Amino acid sequence: MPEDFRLRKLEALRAKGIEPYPLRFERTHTAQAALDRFEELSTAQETVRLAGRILTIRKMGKAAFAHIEDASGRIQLYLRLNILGEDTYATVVDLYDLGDIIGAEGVLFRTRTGEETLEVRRIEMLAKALQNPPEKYHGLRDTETRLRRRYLDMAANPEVRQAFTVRSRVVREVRTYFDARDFMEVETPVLQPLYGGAFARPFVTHHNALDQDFYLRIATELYLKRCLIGGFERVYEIGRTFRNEGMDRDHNPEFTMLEAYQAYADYADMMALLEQLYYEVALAVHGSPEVPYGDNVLNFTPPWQRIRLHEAIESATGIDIYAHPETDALLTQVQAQGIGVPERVTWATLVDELLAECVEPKLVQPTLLLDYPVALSPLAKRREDDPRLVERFEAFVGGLEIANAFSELNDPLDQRERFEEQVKERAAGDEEAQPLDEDFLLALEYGMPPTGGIGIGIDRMAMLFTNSASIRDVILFPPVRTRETE
RNA sequence: GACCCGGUAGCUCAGUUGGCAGAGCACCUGACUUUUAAUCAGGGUGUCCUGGGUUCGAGUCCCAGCCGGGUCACCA
Repeated sequence: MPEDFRLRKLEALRAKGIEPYPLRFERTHTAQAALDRFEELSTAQETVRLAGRILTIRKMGKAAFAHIEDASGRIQLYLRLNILGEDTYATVVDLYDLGDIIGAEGVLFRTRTGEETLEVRRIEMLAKALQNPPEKYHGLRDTETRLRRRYLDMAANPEVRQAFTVRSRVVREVRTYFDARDFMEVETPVLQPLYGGAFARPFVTHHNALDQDFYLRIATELYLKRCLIGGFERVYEIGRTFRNEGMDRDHNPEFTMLEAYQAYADYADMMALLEQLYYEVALAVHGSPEVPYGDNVLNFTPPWQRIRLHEAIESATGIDIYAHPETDALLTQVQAQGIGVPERVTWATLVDELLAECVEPKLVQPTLLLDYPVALSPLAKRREDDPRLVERFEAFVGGLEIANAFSELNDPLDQRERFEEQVKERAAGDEEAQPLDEDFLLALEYGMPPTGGIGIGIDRMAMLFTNSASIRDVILFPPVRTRETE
């Protein structure tokens, strides 16, 4: 419900013949531009037109001060009865409120206390606010309101706007980086007849005209690979991806992922690509490869630490996973260490458990974990020296998984076998196993060049460069449960 | 999904042993022509998250639920 006193003032404005929501107002400067050019503008007594939201107002009888804010910053206004005239001055003092959007014209001067200020000659209402803004000193703290009315969170908390500004610059730098390396940005379907490219449960929707269910993509992988089969050699996509899973500090059901594929490259090339990307983005948005994150300072200077997966597990737990190739033997080892056992026990899930429980939390500085078991990686190519392993790495920093890359499997017959393994896993109760994609296998049979591919989490990248503890801090409008009152 | 914490005025928050619902900001009235969270004098604001229960009496205690956050689990 609108505030009564604001509705009364709205009507009072109209009664005076003032339109509270006029069509336009032309400003000459932003607040920051006016401050930057203060000396020249004030000396020349040049007329300056500014606009913004009223943040504070201090009324002192026949004069008043206010601060307004626009996207560039804040500036003070000085309002005097004998300059504005009785009627206009009374309108401002009586009918303008905190939160209203106004336009003001005047000249710049410096107050007795030294603050650059606009002495207002003309002023007009541009948009009357009917709701009170958050408290001017404490801002908006309530986490629920901050999420449900994120616009208020942005309006009241400048650091929130700052985080999204940084995120935007991160994304721009990422594009610049890939464009400079002759990668072509493409757009592949969000609605897919079959999902794949990751382990996750999908969202399902329905297309009425085709009378067919579609999945919201959980990855862009299989379509980007089709682009390579079609003859493009370097493609990337920055796109929203959807996974029907829980939400926590580093997971949101819809998130932004970059996937890039490069023909005639392998996972070692992807390592260099990732390291250099982070290094250049850090320099561009932060001015340094050293980036504070939580209690740590992360250093993105290449090369990053590289550890083979089984060595990382062995050094963390003493367990040599390849000395225990049987599930039961490995399970015994895991239980002997007092480590939690996953719901579905297979050799692969045990390895993943060791990784998640004992290795990943310790990875603060950027680290690449190399050479995963084939069972965990149905789309990656086997190593020549050990067919139990694939050429795959995942990158970790600050406790976050930030990238996943491999030498892409391009053997159509091996790929079919891997899919068939997945089908067995699914039948055994793994809801996240990937479905067999005949259309993709057909495409592979036409020949895909040897390829390196990588997926990079953009939201987590934004978290790192904004020193955000939660992914929600870098997603503008995270989902919240709908309430009737909202 | 489990556990913990929280939900009181538009906002930020108090509320004692169960005894009239509170403060600051915002708002209203008045004073004030260089203020800075302006100041000074005066004024009231409400589905105490919802629904039950105990009680002479519930913001407070009990039960159930809703919403949010955190931790854990899940996310091979």
